[in-house]
This record gives sequence, C-alpha cells and structure tokens, in this order.
Amino acid sequence: MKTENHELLLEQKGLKKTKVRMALIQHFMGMDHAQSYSDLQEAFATEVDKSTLYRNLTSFEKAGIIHRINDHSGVSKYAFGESPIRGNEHAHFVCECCETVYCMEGLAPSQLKVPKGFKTNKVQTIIRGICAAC
Amino acid sequence: MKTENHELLLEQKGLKKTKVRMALIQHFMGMDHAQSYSDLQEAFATEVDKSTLYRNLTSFEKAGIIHRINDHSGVSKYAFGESPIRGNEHAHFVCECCETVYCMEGLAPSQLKVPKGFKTNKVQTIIRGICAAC
DNA sequence: TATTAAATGCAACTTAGTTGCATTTATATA
DNA sequence: TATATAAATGCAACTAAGTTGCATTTAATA
Repeated sequence: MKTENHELLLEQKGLKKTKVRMALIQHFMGMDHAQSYSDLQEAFATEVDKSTLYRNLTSFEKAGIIHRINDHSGVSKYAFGESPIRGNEHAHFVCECCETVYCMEGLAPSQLKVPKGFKTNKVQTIIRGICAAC
Repeated sequence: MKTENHELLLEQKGLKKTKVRMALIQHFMGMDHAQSYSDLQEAFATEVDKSTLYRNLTSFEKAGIIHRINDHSGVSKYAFGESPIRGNEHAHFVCECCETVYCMEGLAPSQLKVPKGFKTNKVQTIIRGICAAC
C-alpha cells in the first residue's frame, strides 16, 4: 500500500490518519485559494460534524499544516502551508469581486516606522483588488 | 448655548444629535486606540441597546466619522477618523500583549507586486508588536 | 405647538465558533 | 490477530457577534 504525501504529512506531525483529516488535507492541497468553514463543509460528500471540522482546523493550524486568514469578511479562512507570522512570510490577496482569498508567496512586507515606545514584531499585509478569475 | 465640536460634526454629516451619538463621538474623540462593541458598551454609564449601538457605528462609518478595523481577533474595532481605504491612508498597530489597536498615522502602505491577471486596489497593513503602554 | 422622519429599545433571529460528554476508531502492544 | 487505550468523532447545548422587524420615542422643522 502506497503512502501518499498527505498521509506522510499527518504522520510527521504526529496526528492520527482519520478519514476526515485525509479528506481535509487532500482538499487543501488541491486548492489555490483559502477555504472557509462553509466552503469545506460543501466540498465534502459526506457531512462532517461542525465541531469535528473546527477541531481539525485548529489542530492543523497548530501543527503548521494550514494557516488561518482573517480577510475582514467576518469568517475565518484557511489555506495550506505555514502562517505568514510563523516563518512563511507572505501577503494575502482578497478579491473585491468574488471574495476569494489567495496567498501571495514571496511578498516580503516592508518594515514600517512606528512611534517611540512601540516595537514591531511582524507586519501583516492584505491586498484588496481584482483577481485573475474575475 | 455653546456648540461643541462633536455637535458640529454630527450636524455637518446630517445626523441627528441624540444622546447616544453625542456620548459615542465624545468617547471616540478622547480615545487614542480602537474600540470594540464591548469596550463601548462598558464605557457608557447608561446601558445602550445593542442594535442602537451597532446601527450608530454603521452610520458613523458611512459618514466617515469613524472607521472599522480588522485586527484579526474576530471582533471589529472602531476608531475615530476616516478609513485608510477612503483617503486617510494609515496602518494599524496591534499590541500582542494587551490586544490594543492603534492607528499609525502617516504610514503609507507599500505597493506590492502581484501575479499576472491580479489588479491591486488597496493595501491594508497590520503591524504586530508591543505597544508603548506594555 | 404640532408634524414627521429618523432614532431607539425590545425581542427574536442568524451565523460562527466552542464545550462537555458518550461513542467510535486508529494505533501500539501483547 | 486480538486487545488496550488515547485520541477523534458526533451530538446537543451553548456563547458571542451582529442583524432585523416592529412598536415607541425623540429631534428637527414648520
């Protein structure tokens, strides 16, 4: 039995290989844009319980498999890969037309000046505009 | 009877001068950092109805008296002044210690490169770090 | 002072997300 | 392969943010 990439990923992170998790990872790997809870729920053939889904999103996030994005829409979105504030620095692009959120790899945010007494740790950037699909 | 700054502001924007609005504006003018719904509710001596408060926040935002900030905490925060995406370009500073959000006036967000087919309209910047009070 | 449109308060609702607990399942070990 | 066990799942009940419809009140204006 061939060991798939996503199985390996779960193993590496010390997470059990369950049906929900395999489906989740596979889904994230095939997506070029961030997914909300409802995006994910819709994507699965068999309904997954709300709490199970949220709990897996949380443990994936902790393990660094996915990262959470807040695009100001009111709902969190998740995308494959390490968080921009934990190593993999990148900006997020929010399409003003279709609300899709993309990770913009390789965009290092500029260092900005802050007032006396303030200390900058990380800079998070959200780009708003129109995506290639719109 | 002396006309205060905040009364003038409401008049200019064509908004009725009500008790709640006067208190709200006065509160925002005296604050150096952004306020959440619960911050505001706590700040008022006489309890204001939830819907009234939210409706006023919305109309103030439309009028450009305040702007809404997404600090990635999950709850919206509001600060005095025009929005960064509507004229008054500025970054927001989120303190990782006390969660306080400040407007960083005079910080123009940098223009970032995006892939072919993507068109940038606005860049929103969030700076994470430690504030002067912490 | 009377009129009126807008603001308020109340209750009921929606949606995102969380928590406690009983049941099930993946993994490790005998 | 069977068994023990810790973790994952499903379910129900809950919280918190924010919205909406409607009746009542209030600010502005004539």
